[in-house]
Amino acid sequence: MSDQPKTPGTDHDERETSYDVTAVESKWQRVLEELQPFRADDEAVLSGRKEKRYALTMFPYPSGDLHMGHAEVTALHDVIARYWWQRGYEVLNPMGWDSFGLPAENAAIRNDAHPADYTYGNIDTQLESFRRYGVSFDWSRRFNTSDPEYYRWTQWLFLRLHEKGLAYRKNSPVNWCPQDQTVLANEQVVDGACERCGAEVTKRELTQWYFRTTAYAQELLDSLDDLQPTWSSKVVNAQRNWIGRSEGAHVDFVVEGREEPLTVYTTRPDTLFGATFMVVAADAPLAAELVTPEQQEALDAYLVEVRKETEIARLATDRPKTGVFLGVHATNPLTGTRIPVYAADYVLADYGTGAIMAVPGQDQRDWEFAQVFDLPIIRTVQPPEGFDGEAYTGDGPAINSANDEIDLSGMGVDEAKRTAITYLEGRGLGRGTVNYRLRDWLLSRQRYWGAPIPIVHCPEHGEVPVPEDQLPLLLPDLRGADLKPKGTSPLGAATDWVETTCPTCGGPARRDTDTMDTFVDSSWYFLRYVSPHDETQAFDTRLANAWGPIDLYVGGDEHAVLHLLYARFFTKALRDMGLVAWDEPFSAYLSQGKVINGGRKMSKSLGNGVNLGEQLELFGVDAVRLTLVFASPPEDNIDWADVSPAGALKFLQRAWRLSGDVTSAPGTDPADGDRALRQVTHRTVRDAESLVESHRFNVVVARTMELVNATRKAIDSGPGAADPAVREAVEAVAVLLSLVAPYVAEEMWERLGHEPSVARAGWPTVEESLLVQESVTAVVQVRGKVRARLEVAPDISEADLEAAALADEAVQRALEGAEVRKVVVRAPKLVNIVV
RNA sequence: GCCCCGGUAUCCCAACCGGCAGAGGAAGCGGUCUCAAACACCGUCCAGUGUGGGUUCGAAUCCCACCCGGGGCACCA
Repeated sequence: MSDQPKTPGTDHDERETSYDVTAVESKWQRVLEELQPFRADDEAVLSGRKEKRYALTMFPYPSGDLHMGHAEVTALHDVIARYWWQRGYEVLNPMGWDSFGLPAENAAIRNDAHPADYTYGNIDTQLESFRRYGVSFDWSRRFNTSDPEYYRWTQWLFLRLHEKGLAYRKNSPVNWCPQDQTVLANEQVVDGACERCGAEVTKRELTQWYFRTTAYAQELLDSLDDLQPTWSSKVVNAQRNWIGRSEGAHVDFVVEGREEPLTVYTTRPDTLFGATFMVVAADAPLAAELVTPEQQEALDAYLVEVRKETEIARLATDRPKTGVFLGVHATNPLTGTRIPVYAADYVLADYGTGAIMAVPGQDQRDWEFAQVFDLPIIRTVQPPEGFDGEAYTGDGPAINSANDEIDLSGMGVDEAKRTAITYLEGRGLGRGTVNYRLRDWLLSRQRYWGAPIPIVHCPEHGEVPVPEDQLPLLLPDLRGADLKPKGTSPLGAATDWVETTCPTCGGPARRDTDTMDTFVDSSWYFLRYVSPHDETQAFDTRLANAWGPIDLYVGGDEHAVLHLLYARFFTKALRDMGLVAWDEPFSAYLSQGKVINGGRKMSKSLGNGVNLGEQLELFGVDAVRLTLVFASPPEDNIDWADVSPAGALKFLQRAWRLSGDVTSAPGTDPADGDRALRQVTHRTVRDAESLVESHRFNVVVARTMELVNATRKAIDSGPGAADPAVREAVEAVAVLLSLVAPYVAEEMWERLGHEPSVARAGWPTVEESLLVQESVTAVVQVRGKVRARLEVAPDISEADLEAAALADEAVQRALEGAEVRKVVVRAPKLVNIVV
């Protein structure tokens, strides 16, 4: 390592010039564990004695030790939590572990062990690292989602959702990860690949458990408007796109030889006159229902082809269109034309109705299909002059769109849509409707290390909930090879566990062998923190309402549509059951950037990883935390190659040195201190308030550095170390640093003659009188160029300022021979003379 | 293709409602200290704000178009 070592060199000076980072860290870690300054007091909040703040950062999955990413998110998050304590709030700042999940299971298979061994071993390691890292967590509230005391309540909540019809089973084509041998939720498929392991996802037809997230689609979308100002725009945008609301219509088509109509969803009811054929999703039950015996064989052959496709191949839009005629015809309700019905894989089974009306004139996909199958194309929107594309999807006047009853000719797309819907509704042929891209959340998994689904399948009574007094439904004790993925749940092999009796009739029955997606665990953990040891309920509603919602949630945007959406869904569902009073779990959300190195994501293969433990050894906790907070705005990525932990440590040493220079006694009244320094101190403290609240933590650090520089100057070449203003300034520095660099801040506080802990010392009181300036610099511009600077009173009138500006010698010179056309005065800062 | 966010000195970043482009840091350079170095301290160099247009007395900031980077959605009818 070529970096500067943190231990000081030989000291020739008698005065200490640097502190021993390691000694300070271990000393204060010990003292603070004794003091417990960050215990959240329920009573203070319930009684209304203190105002609450709930600060939360995403709890980690216990894989190995903490890394730079954890270090960043907790450092940022801790600035806010510690600030709230200093401002006098009662702060709930809990931490725990999201400890169910596949890595532990895979490790168990490799090592012929139990997933719990890996999981709980890593939790111990991470806990130790967190403690050293000095985050203001209230450790008395910690829990792990894999603890039976926790997953008991995950199961209980599942049963509540089941009771309300929000958890249900259905047979449907689902995403299948061949690597992990389990199904995946839509949210866990990224570009056709498994979000966890990267394997190409395929489709399987399976009966699986779902949460009815779509029941809340509109509310999940609407509430985003309220969250917009306090959530990172990236995440709001991502969720909007994910929910994917679209407005359109359901249109019923009569199919020859069939009772029920074939209903399609379309966003372009205005183009119905141009519908020249129909397509149903090949893998939807609808295709099998419609197909004629003559075409059955063709459909089956096509399906074999389709099922072979991976999602990645299917998603390629430049692939030629394929499909098969189903042998049936429908009637276009507006034109009366007989149109053929096809099955194809470009129509999705689980979006809309799984069937479309194809309008090749106005839809590029339909155009391509029509070309392949030689089907008629009718334009119903006039493309603009010079349009040389194929399908025209833009706005324009309707053409070819009239029958005896309705005439859309000449209308723009919007008007034509409205008119068409009104007509269809009037004739009972269709109705306006809203559709969402959001699907229900597939929550069952064919793996071991998760919460078992508390359902018994009885031949007599179907799905029977496990009675509440039998919760938790513990996992059977499986390990090593028992856990090898084989496409069905490992729980199925635990015969003693699976074979049970029906809670309703007592007859023989089988347990559900799937476990829940680990995102279920994390969809309500923030509620458990309010009463983590409650053995009688999932969480105490009174406490949840007192502490919640979370005032600031900090995390990575890799969870923008997964965890954050699921947690929002849970909250709304629990609200409707009367279990919480809030509509949204996270009032504000800050998404922190990533720590990268040399312009690239850290990775083993690139060999550019930065090891957190090593950095802490080299520079200490405070300097690493300061580096991460100071490097950039929280939402930006931090390139470790661009930052200087050595520089951060240098600054901390400078700050610390100030605390040894102060010679005035603790409690000295600063009133008679040097006014200039006092002004800097008070202005810095005041500005820091709004900067912290708007999450501009990097600027807070910069302003603290400024204050340190000003104080240094005051000591060395100003009023001197004995001036009370110096003590006031250094104490402010200690408090400001307590948000970012807790250990050195404590050390400074002690050297200043105070009792620990500086973390609970309280925010300095700002004297308003010190914020007003005696004089300000007014700039005089002539034609936009600065020609003079005037020292004026802050409350100078516009007329006086203008007069003073015009009287100025340099201004006079600049105006020589020119005619003043206009004078813009913005007292007290600026005069602009236009010539 | 549609939708969000960003582009300021060599680098990371500040700049409130449109009002002096620079707060802070890193790197560089020069110096003080030192036998020398490291540390520390002092000083100093460095951009007209991605490009083009517009609005305005005045634009990094507002508007339009484009370029580049990051992210979301995407055969979603």
